Amino acid sequence: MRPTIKLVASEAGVSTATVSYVLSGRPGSASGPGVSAGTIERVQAAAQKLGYRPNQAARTIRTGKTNLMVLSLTLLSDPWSLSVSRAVSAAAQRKGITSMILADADWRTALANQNADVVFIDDAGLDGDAELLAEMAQRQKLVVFSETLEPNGFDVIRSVTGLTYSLAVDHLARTHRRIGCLTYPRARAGGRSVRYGAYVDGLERAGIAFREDYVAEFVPDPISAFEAAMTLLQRPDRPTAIYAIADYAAIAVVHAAQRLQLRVPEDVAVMGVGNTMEGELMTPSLSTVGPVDFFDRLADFLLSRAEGTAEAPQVLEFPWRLFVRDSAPAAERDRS
Amino acid sequence: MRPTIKLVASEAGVSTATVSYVLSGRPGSASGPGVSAGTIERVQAAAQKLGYRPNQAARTIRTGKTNLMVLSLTLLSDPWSLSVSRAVSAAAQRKGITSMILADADWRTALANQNADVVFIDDAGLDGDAELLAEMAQRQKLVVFSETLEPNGFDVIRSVTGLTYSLAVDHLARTHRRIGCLTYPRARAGGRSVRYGAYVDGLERAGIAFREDYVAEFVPDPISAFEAAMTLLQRPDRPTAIYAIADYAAIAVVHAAQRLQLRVPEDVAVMGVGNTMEGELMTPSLSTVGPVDFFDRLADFLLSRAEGTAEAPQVLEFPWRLFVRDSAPAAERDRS
DNA sequence: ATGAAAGCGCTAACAT
DNA sequence: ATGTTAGCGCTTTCAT
Repeated sequence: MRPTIKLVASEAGVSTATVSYVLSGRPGSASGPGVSAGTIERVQAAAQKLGYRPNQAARTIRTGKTNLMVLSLTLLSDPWSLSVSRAVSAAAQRKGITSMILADADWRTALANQNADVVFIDDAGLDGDAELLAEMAQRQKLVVFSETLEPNGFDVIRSVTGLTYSLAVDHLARTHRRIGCLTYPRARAGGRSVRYGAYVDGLERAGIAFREDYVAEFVPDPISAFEAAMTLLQRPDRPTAIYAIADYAAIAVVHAAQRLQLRVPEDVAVMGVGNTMEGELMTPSLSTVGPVDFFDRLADFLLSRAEGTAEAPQVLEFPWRLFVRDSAPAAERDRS
Repeated sequence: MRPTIKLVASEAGVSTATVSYVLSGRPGSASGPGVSAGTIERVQAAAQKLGYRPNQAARTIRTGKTNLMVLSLTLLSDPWSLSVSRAVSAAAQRKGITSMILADADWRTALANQNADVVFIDDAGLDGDAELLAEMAQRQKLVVFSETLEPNGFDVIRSVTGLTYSLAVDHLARTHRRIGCLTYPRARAGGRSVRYGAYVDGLERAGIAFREDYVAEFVPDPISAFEAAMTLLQRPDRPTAIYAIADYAAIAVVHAAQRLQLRVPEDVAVMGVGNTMEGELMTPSLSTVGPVDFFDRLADFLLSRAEGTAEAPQVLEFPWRLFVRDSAPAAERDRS
């Protein structure tokens, strides 16, 4: 049997209340002198001796706090997910909160039974999700990454809508006419995605005719992205530039180009979306569009929700900008 | 306020006990006829109407069951981790158990406060871990992946010791003399790792002199592995074959070779360790050594621990074998 | 077949 | 400064 607060109390010769105060670091009374130093020491010694560990479930039932933060990340192999996880778990640990990843495409089922102080969901696009999320938000703080949903008891995180994604395609269109696109299947419920839309709009703005055969689709998976890139690059009149709707897919494009002995950016320029660290570190470094400081700000926001009192749900928008790096450098005329 | 069992009971006009029986699917009495169909229906209707969700913390405090399985995975970007996660979370969901990933290098701190029915730890090599794990095992089932630890209240999973890793180096030594190695830093607490040891032993068996400059070290990270591979492959007398101590590192070697316009396996043969799906799917497909059916068997074992009664801790050994694929094909003389 | 009630470990309001 | 105690939501034993 695991030692309880009661056992610690009798070992230290004090009451359970005192033990609770000492072990949770709260003052014994609101305005008094608190627990005396000697008592604190005795309690800690007793707890140490018995190997006492607080029962988190019992705490939760009393306080309503779980000290748990859940990140529902659908595509774990995406560097974006890793960056989220890294930033959040580091920040959470500093506050004594544990963060765990739910890596299940079916978070709808899994989250029905688990409770956390705050849960972050990175992929809530499907029909009916809005309703489900609103219900979930009544039980726990909920932060959703979505380009389409509006706050409804839960917060929404998104990039600034408008021309931000288009920066990538605009950048390529300065020096290229044959621009391909790697995207998720376009026939999705909920209409055309913003990221794919940026491609179509960007071509139009640049006066470039849309070519169906320059669009390759992939399922959310690096290997699938790689294969799509191979298809695109093996065309006789292959594109001289490729826009991929996520950094990890753009990275796959670079790998595919290298496999085919194509030089990046000389033979094919590549742009991603997301501004992940992996893209920044690779060679050639990946040109991309993305938010500034996204991951750290996300982490801070999640923590403020985990700790904070009830606040009105909000939309947290991230300004994006263009990161010009080696995989798609600036045009000569831009540099001068 | 979230609806409780009490509210459901009064809504349905029954006692809380009855609601509990219905909602948890247990029979009302050990040998009686159980709850009547009509009552079941009324209770379910009431629960549905109120949007009742069981409070997991309250359940846990009574039953000691969390319905939670925690996977502590240190290197999330390793395909091995993804495979573990995929297999386990699918299997767990079938049993109504949630599995979550703890992606924190410091699991020692994080797990002190969280409780789960079973926790899997993929990286318990450091000094003092043995003691810590033994203590943790008193609170919850613990399954540890380790090549060196022995069961002590917790289960240990490992590959069959002996010549299994060596198969990789032996395979390369059939056709190569200049064999390089990509390994984690060798000067680790706890002595030489088995995987690196396989390299040294393999060379010796093949009568090949060890060359310090053919060993490149990397920290557990794909990018670091990539850089280490670049170093090795840019040597004037570069190795003609490389053994990497993990599949993801071997994959990085292949990428590095392609970057340097080297053909795999003609210019450099590559072998990994782990037999992950990513290695199997890539082009050229990765030759590797690894366990058969590892991930599914691991998932089953974890679940049996999560549900099962107390059983003596054991060592679960996995037989490994050689998977000869394209990145290091069989020698001509072997094929005949 | 159903209900009453004890109690899991802990916190927090209140009493001393 | 410390102790007493109610009660969080649920399961489970024991009555009826």
